[in-house]
Amino acid sequence: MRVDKKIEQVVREAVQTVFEIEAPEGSVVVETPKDKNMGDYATSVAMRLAKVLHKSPMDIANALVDEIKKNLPEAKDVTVANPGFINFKLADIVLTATINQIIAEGDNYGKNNTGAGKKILVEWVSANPTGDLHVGHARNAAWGDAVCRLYEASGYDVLREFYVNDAGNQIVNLGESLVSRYFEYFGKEYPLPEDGYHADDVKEIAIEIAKEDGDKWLDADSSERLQYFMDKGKTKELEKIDRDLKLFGVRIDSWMHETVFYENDKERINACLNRMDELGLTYEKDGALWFKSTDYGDDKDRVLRKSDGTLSYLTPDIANHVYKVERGYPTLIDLWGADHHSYVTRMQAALKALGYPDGTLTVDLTQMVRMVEDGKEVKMSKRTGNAITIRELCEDVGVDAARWFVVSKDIGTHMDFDITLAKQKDNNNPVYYAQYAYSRMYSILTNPDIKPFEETDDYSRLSDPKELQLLKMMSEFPKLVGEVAQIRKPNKITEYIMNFVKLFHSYYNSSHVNNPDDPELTNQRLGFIKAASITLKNALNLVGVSAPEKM
RNA sequence: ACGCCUGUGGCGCAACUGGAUAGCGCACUAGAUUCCGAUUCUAGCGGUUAGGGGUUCGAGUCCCCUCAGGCGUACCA
Repeated sequence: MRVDKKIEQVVREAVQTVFEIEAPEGSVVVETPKDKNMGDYATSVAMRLAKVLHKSPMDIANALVDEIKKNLPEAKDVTVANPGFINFKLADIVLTATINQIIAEGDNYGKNNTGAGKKILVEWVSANPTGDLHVGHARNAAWGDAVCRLYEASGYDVLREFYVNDAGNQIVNLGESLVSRYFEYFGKEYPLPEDGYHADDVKEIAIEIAKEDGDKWLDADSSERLQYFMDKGKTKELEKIDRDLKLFGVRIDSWMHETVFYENDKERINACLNRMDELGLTYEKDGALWFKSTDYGDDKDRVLRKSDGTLSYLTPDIANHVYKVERGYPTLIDLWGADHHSYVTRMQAALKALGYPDGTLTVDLTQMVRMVEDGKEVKMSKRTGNAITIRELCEDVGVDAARWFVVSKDIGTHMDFDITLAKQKDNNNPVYYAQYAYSRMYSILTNPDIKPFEETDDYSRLSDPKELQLLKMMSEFPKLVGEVAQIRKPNKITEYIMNFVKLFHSYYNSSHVNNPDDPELTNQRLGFIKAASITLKNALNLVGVSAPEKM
């Protein structure tokens, strides 16, 4: 059993025994103090019970401490501190015991059951299939993927979904743009639409079509031609998105096409509209159908069906979200660009209006990324003159650095991506610093001059304060993963890694693992290094960064 | 004009989601070390958490007002 859980249980029982009350929900909080001198763990339960028990926190803490001590052999020391904290200092053996546990669990170390099998659907990236993914998408993609990894490691049943907006005007524009470029290829003129796509990748697709099909579309029926170019363009753009996400290490399980909701005579959409109509949520005005979203917190009502009879973007997306729940996912997470933030309220209003409980849909917004090189903002790719793509970013700074950088800063804040730093191959670059720690561990474990690690149950020789501190961090890793999953903040993982490797590098320089005169200590330290390397590798994996054996 | 997000030492970020003396890296100053893989360690400097008020045992964190920056306010998607 995890030590923090054990402490929580013992404290809860002590409250029961000493005060003969059930500790209220949320009152027994076990945390790790900021100041290491306070102890390894602490609980603020005495302060939280002060009101209920009509006693001072110090009195409560003092009354509990003996009972806790009696039932907690894992603690070397249990003390009370102002204004009523109960602090726990763990016995070294508790820490060293985690070594074999980590080695036994291997790649699974860090997994926990916080999610308890709860089904959760994460929709992210969801870029329009009209062009290449750029750096803004990279932030969204890496963050969402890391969130999914955290959920998966914490026992949630996750579906990773990409919503493909393939039914709107932008696809018509894509088709028209392709037709225009196709004509251009054969030396003929066809107007590029005003909102058309000018980027080179669209041109390349047009050339591909020209090479595959020849000039047969020049004289074809225009609506048939447009449909063909729309389909072809969409497919090829999606193939590129898929390819780039794979390059970036991002896995998508489910590609949900907007057009699906238009199938079978808009069966799903109409079902939604009927439900909304029956609930009295809609009205007709100026020839359009409106959703009374103002009744649910929106600042204006929203159009569902435009006066020309076509649907607004919102309508199939409501059906999309309803369909997610109907597929058995009661909890939905969306990760959108900050430019969509006004859309959050209306989507939540729609779900609320349809009777889904609050909290069904959580939307996180990803703020903007500015690319900075040599202290100056880089707006455009030097090679293409267009927005910098994920692919270029990966080629330029590498997948690991790209992912690390975008995940290490909270998604809700504006970020500057320091290209210069990301490219550096020295300790100023946090990715390099972290990966280098893993390489060092690997190099120790495979050093031919050191006798390979032999399994043991005895780690009593490990007493270096840095070793014990590292062990404590290692033992807390599964708890951290579970907590971070719930708040969806993978930047906490990169932070953990940084603190961990900083301590490791320091340890490496102060304490030699290899002591030829002391094979017992050497072997115990090898076990420790092995467990440390497993923890570090698993932590890096959670944010999609590799753990290289050699650099 | 309104709405949402952000504001923490010179710079980049934390603060366990309301807990203890607001931490860490870079930079800067002084000293030590140079040994498994590119050094690392110790100490110091630096803060009225944008400003003001409130809530309570306790606020960087929650509420209100002001200021600054970003984004948004379509019968576009």
